[in-house]
Amino acid sequence: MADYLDSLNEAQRVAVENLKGPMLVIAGAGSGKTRVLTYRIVHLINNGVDPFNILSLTFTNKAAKEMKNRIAMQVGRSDAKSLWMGTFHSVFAKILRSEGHRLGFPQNYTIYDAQDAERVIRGIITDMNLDKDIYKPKQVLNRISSFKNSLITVKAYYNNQELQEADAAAIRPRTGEIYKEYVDRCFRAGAMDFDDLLLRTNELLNRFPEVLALYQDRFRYIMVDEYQDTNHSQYSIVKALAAKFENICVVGDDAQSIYGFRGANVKNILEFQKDYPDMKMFKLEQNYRSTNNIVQAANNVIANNRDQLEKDVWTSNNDGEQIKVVRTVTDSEEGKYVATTIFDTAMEEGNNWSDFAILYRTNMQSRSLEDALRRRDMPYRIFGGLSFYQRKEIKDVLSYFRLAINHRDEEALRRIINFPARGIGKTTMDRITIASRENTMSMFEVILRAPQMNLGINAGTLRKLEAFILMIKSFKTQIETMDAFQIAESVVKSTGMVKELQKDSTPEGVARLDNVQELINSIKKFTEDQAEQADGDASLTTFMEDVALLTDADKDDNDPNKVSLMTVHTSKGLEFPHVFIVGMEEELFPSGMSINTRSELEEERRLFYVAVTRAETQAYLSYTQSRYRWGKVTEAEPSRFIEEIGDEYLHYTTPRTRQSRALGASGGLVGGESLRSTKPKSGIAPDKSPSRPIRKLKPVNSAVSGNTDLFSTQLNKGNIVKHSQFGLGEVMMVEGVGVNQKASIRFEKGGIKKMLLKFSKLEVVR
DNA sequence: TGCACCGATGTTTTT
DNA sequence: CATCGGTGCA
Repeated sequence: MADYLDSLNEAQRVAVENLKGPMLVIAGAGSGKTRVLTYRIVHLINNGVDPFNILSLTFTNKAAKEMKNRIAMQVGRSDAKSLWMGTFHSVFAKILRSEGHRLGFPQNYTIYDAQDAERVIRGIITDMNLDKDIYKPKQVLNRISSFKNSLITVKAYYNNQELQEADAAAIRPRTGEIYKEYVDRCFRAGAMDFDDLLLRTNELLNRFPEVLALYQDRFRYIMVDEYQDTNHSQYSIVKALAAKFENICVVGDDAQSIYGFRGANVKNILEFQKDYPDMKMFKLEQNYRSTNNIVQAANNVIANNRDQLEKDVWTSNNDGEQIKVVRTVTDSEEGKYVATTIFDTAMEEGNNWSDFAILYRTNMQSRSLEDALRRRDMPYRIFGGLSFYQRKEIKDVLSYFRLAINHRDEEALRRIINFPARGIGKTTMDRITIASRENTMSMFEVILRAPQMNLGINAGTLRKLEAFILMIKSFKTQIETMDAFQIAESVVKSTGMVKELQKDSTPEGVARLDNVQELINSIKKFTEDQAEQADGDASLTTFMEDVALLTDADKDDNDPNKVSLMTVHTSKGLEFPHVFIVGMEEELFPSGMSINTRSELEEERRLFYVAVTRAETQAYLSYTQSRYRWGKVTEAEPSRFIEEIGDEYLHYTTPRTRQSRALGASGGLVGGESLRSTKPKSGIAPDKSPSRPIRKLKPVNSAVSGNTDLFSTQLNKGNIVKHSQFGLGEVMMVEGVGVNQKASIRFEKGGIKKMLLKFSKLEVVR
């Protein structure tokens, strides 16, 4: 029956079987944490716990979805359905939908994203006549965010002399006023920002004991993943909810705490025992993910940190290869190196593109990598970055939806009231804004009553305003009767947005229109998906809620076979056979902003630890001597983290250069005379032939190669071939021509692989 | 009121 | 370099 228990190691099994009471699971990287979480829930259910009483907080919605599916396979779909699983933000956003009215928020409140929030702040600073160079909107917002994450309300702020003095010392004595006005404006707009979703939940649970009791009783078993990355606000919610039954299981790894900058507090995990003196601690220390070299290298790095729990991560996996370290001259060469290496490895070993990940510290670094991948026609996918939903045209469309759902949504209104242009300009908006402030009314309401209010708006403009109001109201009516897709189409057409975009025939303009089309398609897909589900809800409101709380890792792709590009932060929880960590330079990784204090530097180091431990079989580190930054070339030094790994786990190598460019500008590196020239491998490496010196020129695009004929038609369906690694295989299919010719081959070991014939080392047997 | 151009300004990391 | 906001002109 409980066969899943047999699939666990001792440490994992004990943790899974501990069903009651407070417990802390310290889970080293790659130690099967997700398995433990999943099976523990299964085990709870199998032991008679009603899934309805289980709350599981994960780091991404995708993780929740996957876990739910795995649980469903064990306990059945209907039981799995009543589990409550998701990120903190999405779970409590839902609760606030039904309970938020107690705090004065409409049921259809808007969730402001970072951009919206910043615009509100900017507006306040302007209205208060403050100097934007002193009160930088982003900084002010960060400050307010940190207040909220520490549960410091406006009132608490004014009761706290220290905070006020700190702001005064930073020449921003009016921070409190801005904070207050910001909270007021959000409230008037019926909007919450990300931090509010947690702060307001706290408020809800504190002020309304009956609500607290209700959810305490409902969530009798609580599990929190990535507990090391919870902030005080989240901690406080969990603590309140668990207070009655104390069946709380938190899982995490202090060595992987990487969100200190947004208020995460490692102390939550380090001091769990203080809150629950009779808690049980479980340690998962065996790593199943990575080679021994990778595990040891990571251990070496993290040993440089002072603040950490005692832990010994080990593995019984093979040593594997050393971590490859590569220096290039420029960032574009770094990109080229990475692309080339991925390409060659994929072709030689028959990997999927999705076996490769490229990790970087900052989003801007994706550029040179994208260029290099695109040039070789390699499929890739970027996680995060400027997300699709942040693009201007998409936000514009979404703003119409938002305003239709919640008329009070001020940021949405500001965005679209004059887009497409309908003759409502700055003067009018200023008048409306002032009236809204003076009468504590939403802007929408002011516009509604404008004819009676004597705002000095002329008759023509009044008519335009009225037309606008009518349009939004008609959308509202449609929302009640139509599904998301129908309204979306109707909105995009009747607002004239499509026409507006069609006017622009530049490539960017066309791309924008495509994006809108893609948005509509995704809404269509959403509608269809919901229709398939028995309890589906295809309303626009539901769609919008999903969109607002999407995490970077959430979006799925119809073609998953792509190289993954993402920041190290986004990579948390993921794993890949081959991982490239690029930009290993001082001031970049570790970030220049974080090298001044010990605690910040330690967070950078943990971040690097996370990066390295994503790799299953091979990790690569690369750095360049110069890099484009702000349109200027800057010199760079190798990251201190490389040294911290220790030479025994490293293999310094030089990029396989292709023929240097016509100008021969590639500095002194060609030929591989780097300062630390390639070191001999220490004897342990179990590798047969050290990295094959394949020097064949790779075609940059298919137009180049002159020896096309050499490679075509040598292989036919039905041929039996031999591969150095996979052994004998049968050719299933041949496609493409010339250098692009590929074959699908079913090998006796390794299954079916698709490989480019040009690069695969195949011997035709018959 | 609307549009076009110009200059300043900024890059950690994200729900 | 790329975006954004502000300014100045029609």
